[in-house]
Amino acid sequence: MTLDDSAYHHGDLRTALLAEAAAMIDEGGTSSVTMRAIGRRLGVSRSAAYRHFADKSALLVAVAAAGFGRLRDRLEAVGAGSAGAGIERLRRVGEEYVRFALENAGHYRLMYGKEAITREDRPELREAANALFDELVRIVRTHQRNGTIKRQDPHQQAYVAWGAVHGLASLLIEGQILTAVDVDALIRQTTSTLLDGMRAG
Amino acid sequence: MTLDDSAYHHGDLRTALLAEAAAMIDEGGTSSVTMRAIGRRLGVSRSAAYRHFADKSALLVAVAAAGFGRLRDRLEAVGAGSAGAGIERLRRVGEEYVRFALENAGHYRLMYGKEAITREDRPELREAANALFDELVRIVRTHQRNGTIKRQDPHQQAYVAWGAVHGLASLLIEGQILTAVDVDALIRQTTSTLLDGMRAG
DNA sequence: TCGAGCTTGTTGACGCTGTCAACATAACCC
DNA sequence: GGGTTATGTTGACAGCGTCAACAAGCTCGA
Repeated sequence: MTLDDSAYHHGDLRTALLAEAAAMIDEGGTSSVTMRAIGRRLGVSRSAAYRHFADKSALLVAVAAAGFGRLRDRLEAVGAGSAGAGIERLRRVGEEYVRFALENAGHYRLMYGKEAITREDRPELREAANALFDELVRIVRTHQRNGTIKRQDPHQQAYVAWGAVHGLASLLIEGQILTAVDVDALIRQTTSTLLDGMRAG
Repeated sequence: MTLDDSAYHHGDLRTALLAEAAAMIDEGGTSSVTMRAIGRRLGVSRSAAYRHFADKSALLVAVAAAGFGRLRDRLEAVGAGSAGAGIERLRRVGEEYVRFALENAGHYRLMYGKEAITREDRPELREAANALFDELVRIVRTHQRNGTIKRQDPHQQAYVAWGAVHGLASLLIEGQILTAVDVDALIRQTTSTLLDGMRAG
């Protein structure tokens, strides 16, 4: 048999490592991911991963970058398309952002936390985050054009909006918001306040 | 000599541990704090800290809780006082929040990151965070009364505002915002958008 | 005064971690 | 088919958090 997509010693260990690491992050947080545990779960030795990633940080960076990609895709699905743009669509983008974070809490934490990841510049992660931001800017521009929001520097406006939804998501994930609070209502009020502010003169 | 404030074997090792851990966090981030390194720097053995803190997480929790306390004090200093309340004062509270985060990046990360801290409930940390939130609610209430912002559920309004400044601070600290961006202008636009949204009907 | 008892700090040890060098094996290509 | 490269394994090392056993310092009652 000639090297199909599940060939070689293990059969695309690189992909398996990424998937397993992602699964472990969602199960027990980033701190539960160890090179040895991931090897155990995949039935390979503790250092097999080093043939595919320079170190543990590189593996986590790849997982985080994939997370940025998935988030970008989801926001694009909601926010793209020229027709039907308007305040409600913009709101749905914000809500989708927060929802993604809540559904993928461990992942989201990893994406934004420099703690588990070496501080050296990891271009792969930087690019994935930039691609997400570019999408936000694109959405902002679209809604500036059709008069939904004020015309300001689109980058600044995108940063403000990003900060608002990221902050809410972060507070929710880290358990800073009392459990008695109605989360859906809070998300809604956040997007309302933000959008009101982006429309007002 | 009878036990003055620098007596006993080492002389208030507990306080020294807190100070040293805080210093190390600001120098090299939370990951640079190890029980052994902290002992080395203080000239005590690696496990001396265990007489004062149940484990490493408890030590970090104490440092984080102190951080919440300092942040609360700074916001109170800016936002309190019955006289002179108004939109500009409210804006200054928001700016002070972000400034604190930027000046104490390592600390701030620790305060909000569950990663370095065990997931069990640490009441000390919970209470310190609650005290900060209570202060935010108090400030919101004050400015509702004098008509600066809309009258809504003060808790929800405080959460929205908290999320906005926390999100911006977090993006800045984690390096998600391009270095070319004018940070002061971005902070200003965030508070402007937020406050416009909190006034609009 | 002095010694019992509590508080504080030290040392040895354990199992865990990330990582590297040396080795082994499988697949590919000429 | 043999050499080369890609991939996986094993042994080893230093560093980590933490605990049990031990040592020393301080306080306070008799």
